[in-house]
Amino acid sequence: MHRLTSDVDFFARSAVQVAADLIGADFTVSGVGGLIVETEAYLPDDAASHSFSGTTARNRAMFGPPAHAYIYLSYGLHWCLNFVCLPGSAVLIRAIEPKWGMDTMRARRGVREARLLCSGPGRVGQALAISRELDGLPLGEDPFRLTLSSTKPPVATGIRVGITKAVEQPWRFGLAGSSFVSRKF
DNA sequence: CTATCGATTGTCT
DNA sequence: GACAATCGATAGA
Repeated sequence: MHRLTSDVDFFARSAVQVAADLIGADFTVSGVGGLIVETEAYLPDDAASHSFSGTTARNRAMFGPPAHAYIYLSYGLHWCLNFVCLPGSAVLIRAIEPKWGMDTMRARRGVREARLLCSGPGRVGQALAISRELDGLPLGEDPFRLTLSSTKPPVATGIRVGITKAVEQPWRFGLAGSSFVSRKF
């Protein structure tokens, strides 16, 4: 198995495969973060994907090189983080089990309970201070740090959350039994 | 516990 | 001008 997930080889694959393999990885932004426990895959020919209708100013990073960040503003107020895979595909980071910099997360989020810090893509964005400035940056360099799990964790699968098109695709993945996911599987 | 609704603004038609 | 890969508050069972 790979050691560093920032390797282009790891991300230059199907976003579905990458999304499953990211479960259990340790991810931080400027030292704040934890274990990735929930992801979703978005593909080029996927009606629910931002890349479905080709390149635009917003989704530019999705068509750039693999192993870079794609960041967008959701509903006018939530910054969401993706990892770019093959061109036009990406993995949305939906939930993290907080591990590093939890007091910083609490201050940013305005809540104390650990399970409310990063259980949802908007919450992850706020807890890790994700913003437009990080859009398109390489995952292998500061402020990002990503380390894959050395063991293979039990992965749960389900349909994606919060979309209105291609709703039946089973491209949501989670750490089985985790209480830090955004919703039960 | 579930259901509903308002917030808020970038993006695309 | 419509809509969105969400969240938090609130009301009710």
